[in-house]
Amino acid sequence: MLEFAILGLLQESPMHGYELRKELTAKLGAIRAAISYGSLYPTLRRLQAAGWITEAAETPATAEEVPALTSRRGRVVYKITAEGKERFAQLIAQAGPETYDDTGFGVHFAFFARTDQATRLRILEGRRRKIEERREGLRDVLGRAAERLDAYTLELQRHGLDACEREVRWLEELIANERSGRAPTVPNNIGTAGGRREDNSPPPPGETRNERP
Amino acid sequence: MLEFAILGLLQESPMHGYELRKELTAKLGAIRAAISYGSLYPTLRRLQAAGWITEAAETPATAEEVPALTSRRGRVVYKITAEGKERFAQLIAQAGPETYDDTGFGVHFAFFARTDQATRLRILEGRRRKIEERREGLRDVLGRAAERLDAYTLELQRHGLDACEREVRWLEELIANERSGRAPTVPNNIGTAGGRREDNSPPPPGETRNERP
DNA sequence: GTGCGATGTATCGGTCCGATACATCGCGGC
DNA sequence: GCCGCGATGTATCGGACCGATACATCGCAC
Repeated sequence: MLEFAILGLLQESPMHGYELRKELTAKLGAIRAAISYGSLYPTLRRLQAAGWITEAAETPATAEEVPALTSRRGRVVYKITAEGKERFAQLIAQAGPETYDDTGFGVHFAFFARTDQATRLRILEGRRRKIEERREGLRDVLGRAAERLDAYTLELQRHGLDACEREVRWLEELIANERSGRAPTVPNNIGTAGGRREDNSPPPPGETRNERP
Repeated sequence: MLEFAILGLLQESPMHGYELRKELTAKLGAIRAAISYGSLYPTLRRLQAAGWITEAAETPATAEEVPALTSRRGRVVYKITAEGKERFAQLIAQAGPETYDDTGFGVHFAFFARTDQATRLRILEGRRRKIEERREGLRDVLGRAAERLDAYTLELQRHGLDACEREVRWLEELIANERSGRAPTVPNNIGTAGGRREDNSPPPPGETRNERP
């Protein structure tokens, strides 16, 4: 997962570790908290050993004379190699079942802009399948095992079920959009930089949690 | 986390590994997929070494003569010890920041029936705080960095933001209910099927064995 | 009588996290 | 002038948990 994300990000521009983490955090903020250095640095080393990334000389700007009295400290900048790009493409093409869990799906989705449409569709449908299964599992528990569980546990399941139903609907929309060849929804004016904020996403109709079909 | 969940479950009744996994999966289905045996068995061993659980003799029913021509195979049943119960109570009392991430919160919430009200409130508020921070982060990205990100990444953030807002609202409700001394909402009739325990009334404060420092 | 799915215990390699350590830079306050 | 302090930056270590895999038994259907 981390490997995939790093290869994806480095295709946009070379970066050093700290920067990479920040970009990663920004890009995947909706999925996971923040990449730990404890996984980032070892992974970078691994990717370098595999020849998928290389160290790029720290650009000394153009006219920076100061020749390094103090050796110009750390700052290791990495850039992706041709093999690295191949590897990334290969990881996308493989995109199988392991891609459908929460983290795996999120990370792949974040790089959909670099993914061909057929694969996008395949991933979206695989994810939907998986969430539908989770949803059925939760319905079963809520239906059959309800009397065995305490009120808090039930409430947790109910909330989870709600999230599943919502995600399925979201995926349906995305799938429909893919099929019709349009870009991802974004029905609002994101990116126009002006002053949206807050008023997008009117509370969807109903708002009552728990309308079971 | 696993340690906590196991100690919690074994307080309901002794179980063997396989059973434990099934119960765990049912109880935490909304949070995580399924506990792997690769973590379950080692953890059981660890808990046993610490003296928090012990092997209980496989109950040979009452009149089961068949004395074991075939040695009556595996099936190791574990039960919690007094020290284990203490440990569980201690883990609840500690409930700090690490309790507020997705998994940690979910697992603790699943055992709220064994948690005193003050701690429940503390955990719910800590979680809300954390989600609010994540929400602000997402709003920032959607507001400030929007033009740097592609439409798919933005859509992902939007969906994540939506989920955050929804969870905050959910937590608000739960907090309000806690403060008013009522049980978790469940305002609906999910799965009632046979109508269990009408209106699952207010938990008299003494519902759980459980004291905090 | 044989295959097969559920039950059941167990290990191994690998990924990732959280805590920790340490060093430099720019800046504002005293 | 210099002192602290927060942001920048690299790095390691132990531990938690996963996914694949192995293997053995039971009951049942074909």
